[in-house]
Amino acid sequence: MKTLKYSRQRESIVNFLATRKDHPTADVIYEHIRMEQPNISLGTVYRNLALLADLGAIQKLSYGIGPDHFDGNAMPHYHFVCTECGAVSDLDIDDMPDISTVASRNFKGTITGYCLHFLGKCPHCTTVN
Amino acid sequence: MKTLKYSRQRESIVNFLATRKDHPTADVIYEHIRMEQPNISLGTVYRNLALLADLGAIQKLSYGIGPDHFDGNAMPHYHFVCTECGAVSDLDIDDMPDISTVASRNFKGTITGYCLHFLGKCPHCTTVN
DNA sequence: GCAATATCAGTAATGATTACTATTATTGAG
DNA sequence: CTCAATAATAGTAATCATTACTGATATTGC
Repeated sequence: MKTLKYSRQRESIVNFLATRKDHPTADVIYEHIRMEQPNISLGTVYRNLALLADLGAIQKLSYGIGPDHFDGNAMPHYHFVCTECGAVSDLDIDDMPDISTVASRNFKGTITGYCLHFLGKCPHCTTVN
Repeated sequence: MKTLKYSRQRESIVNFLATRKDHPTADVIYEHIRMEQPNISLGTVYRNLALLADLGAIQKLSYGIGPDHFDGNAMPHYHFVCTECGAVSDLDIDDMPDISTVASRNFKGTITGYCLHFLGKCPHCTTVN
C-alpha cells in the first residue's frame, strides 16, 4: 500500500490553485511556482496534478482544444470556455436539471456522471466586439 | 475564394463514417481506408477530418482521454463514453432540457452552445461485471 | 489540351504529456 | 537522533496525437 509523503512542491501546487479562479494550465502553474522554487520540474507539476486529480482533491478540465486546465475547487460545478480568448471561468447555475437521470431513461448501461462545459463569448469579449 | 475540389480520399472518409455508429478515431479511419487505398496518408485523413468538421459535415468529439473521435452524423445529439472499454456511442434523449438557457440566466457573456457527454459503463460492460 | 490550384503522399516538426533514472527528502521505528 | 525504507524529485528522453511543409499529382473550368 502506497502512503502519501509530504512534498513542498505538491503543497505549492495545491496552494497556488486555491488562490486562482481562472483554472490555469500545467504550464502556467509551473511558471508561477518556479518563481519560488526555481528548480521545480514540469514533470513534477504534471505528476502531482494527476495524483491530486486521482485523489479527488482537484479537477482536471479537458476541452479538446489546447492543453488541460486545472481547478482547485473539487466540488461539482460548471465552466464556461470563451471561444474568442480561451479563458475558462466558473459558471454559477442554481437550477440545473438532473440531466444524468434524463439521460438514463432510455439507456441500458449505467450512467455515473457527465462532462459539460459551455461555449461562447466571455463578458469581456462580448463588450469589446 | 477557395473552392472545394473533389477527392477520392475525402469521399472515402465521408462514406466510411456514414457506415459507422461507433465514432472511430482518425487512426481507425486511416487503417480502414488503407485497405482500399493503400497509399493514403494519415495526414490526409486528419486534414480532411478537420476540413469536414469545419464545414459542419461531420462532428469532432474530444474527450480529453485518448485521441479524438469523429461522428458522421452532423445533427446535434448526445454521446456516451464507457469508462471501462472506451467505447463511444450515441445516446437518445428525447426530452433534454434547454440547458443553454438555464446557464445564460446568471451569466453576463454570450452562450452559443455547450459540449456534453455522459460517462459510465456501456450495456456490455454493465452486464459482464 | 492547358493553365490554375486544390489536394496529395511522405516526412518532419510541434505540443502536451508521460516514462525513466539516478538522486534527494520524508517518515516511522528503534 | 540515526537509520533504513521508500515516496518524491530534477532532469531528460520518449511517446502520442496532431499539424506543417514540400514537391508531385489530380481536378476543374475554359
